[in-house]
Amino acid sequence: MAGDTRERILDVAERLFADSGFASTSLRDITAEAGVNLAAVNYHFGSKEALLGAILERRIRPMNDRRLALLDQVEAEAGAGAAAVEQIVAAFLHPAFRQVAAMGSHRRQLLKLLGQLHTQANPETRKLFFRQFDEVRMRFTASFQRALPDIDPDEVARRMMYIVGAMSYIMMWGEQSGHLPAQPPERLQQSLIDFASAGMAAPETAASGIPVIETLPAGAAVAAQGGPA
Amino acid sequence: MAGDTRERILDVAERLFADSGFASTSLRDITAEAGVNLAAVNYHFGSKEALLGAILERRIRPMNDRRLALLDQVEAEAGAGAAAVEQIVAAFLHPAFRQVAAMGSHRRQLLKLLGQLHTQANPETRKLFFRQFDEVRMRFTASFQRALPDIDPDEVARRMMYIVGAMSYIMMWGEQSGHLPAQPPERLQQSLIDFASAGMAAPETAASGIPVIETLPAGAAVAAQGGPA
DNA sequence: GTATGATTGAAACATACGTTTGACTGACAA
DNA sequence: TTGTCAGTCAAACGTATGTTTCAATCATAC
Repeated sequence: MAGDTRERILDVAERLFADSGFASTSLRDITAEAGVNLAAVNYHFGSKEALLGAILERRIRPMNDRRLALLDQVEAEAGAGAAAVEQIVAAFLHPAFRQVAAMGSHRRQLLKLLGQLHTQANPETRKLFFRQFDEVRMRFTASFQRALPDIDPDEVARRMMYIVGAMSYIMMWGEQSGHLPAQPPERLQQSLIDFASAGMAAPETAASGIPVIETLPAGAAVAAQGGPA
Repeated sequence: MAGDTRERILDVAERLFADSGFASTSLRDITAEAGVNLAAVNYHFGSKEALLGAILERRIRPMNDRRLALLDQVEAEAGAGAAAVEQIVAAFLHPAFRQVAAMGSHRRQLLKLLGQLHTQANPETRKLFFRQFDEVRMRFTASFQRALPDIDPDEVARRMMYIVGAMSYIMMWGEQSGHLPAQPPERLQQSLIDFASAGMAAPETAASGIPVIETLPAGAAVAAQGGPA
């Protein structure tokens, strides 16, 4: 089993990191479950942190490359005009759903790992992958901007983040929440495309357009709180 | 300094847990920065895990209580009819923005902590707080359902999750992303209300309504990937 | 068959961790 | 003054961690 050890470590570590967190998963957990020697991790990857980097690299780069390729395709089909918002959204979301679907029973792991990047990985590992995502973000933001020339560029960038957040959340916790029936990926994807497209194309409200409830009457607020503020 | 030690631990631990993760933050980090003795944590809270529980309790319960109170108010104002989608969304989002704003420079901490709940806290701590959020989720889902009787109930529940995801993501990473200008909280809140309301009220697309790009031509896909799939 | 380089194995290393202990302090009541 | 008790403190406990070491093993080329 030549390259076998390396891949077994990657597979097991991906699952354990996602389920229990990077810091909470020990190399002994990983190597025991993978049936390899403890020293194999440092031999093949150099360090625990580098192992995390290898896991992310293996999953994220193909997904982001696919996103860019799909966006190219959508824009090419649109020709001189702007692509439809739904198509741009779909180009962004589809590779993620495809990735998740391809991981079978390990579905949520990739995005759970991504979520942990922010708090667990050290700055170098973090920057490596955010720089990779930056290209995706910029290309898609520009494409949305062409489709929605009336919306403020910063607002478009913000809405892009909302979409990322909605996608991450549903992929991470949608299944195990218990109060939502399991959906075939295609259905969930269409649902998110509907939501994200409508949100992205929503008319901008001026700063004080819709009245936002600012505070409750003091009495009601205190009574409702039931604890120290 | 009687109750002072306890609160200093809570404040410092909240920040360090949020910044570095629960597992990666040691009690020695916390007590050193708080200027208290190492044993004080176990004396006042019992364990590290219980300290996390105390931190979450202090922040989340008031926020959720406020959400429910605001929803009561919105529904009361709507009388017999359904409340406006924007108002329900605002009732959900405002307490979170208020909480974040109230935390001053520590803004993102609360939600970073919440994100970690899923992977870091042990099952008991986790369940404790998800049960607390369940009441909020159910009440808001029901209210949205009344305002949008044509949308499938499961779809409403899903869209509720999208909103939670978008909110969490922008609050966690919106500021430090670097490519978005800092916004006053009111502006950001209005932006998210616009997005979330439009998404929640979006017309449902039948399973195969909008053509979703399924796969690239094989050659293009492989070429674009640049690595092992 | 034997030398070579890559890989695996068991054990040990130093360190960091959460928790516990037991002495000590200071305020307050009897 | 003495007793009490919540709170603080320095030190230690046992354990788990990531990493390193070095001998053993394996496949392969000569």
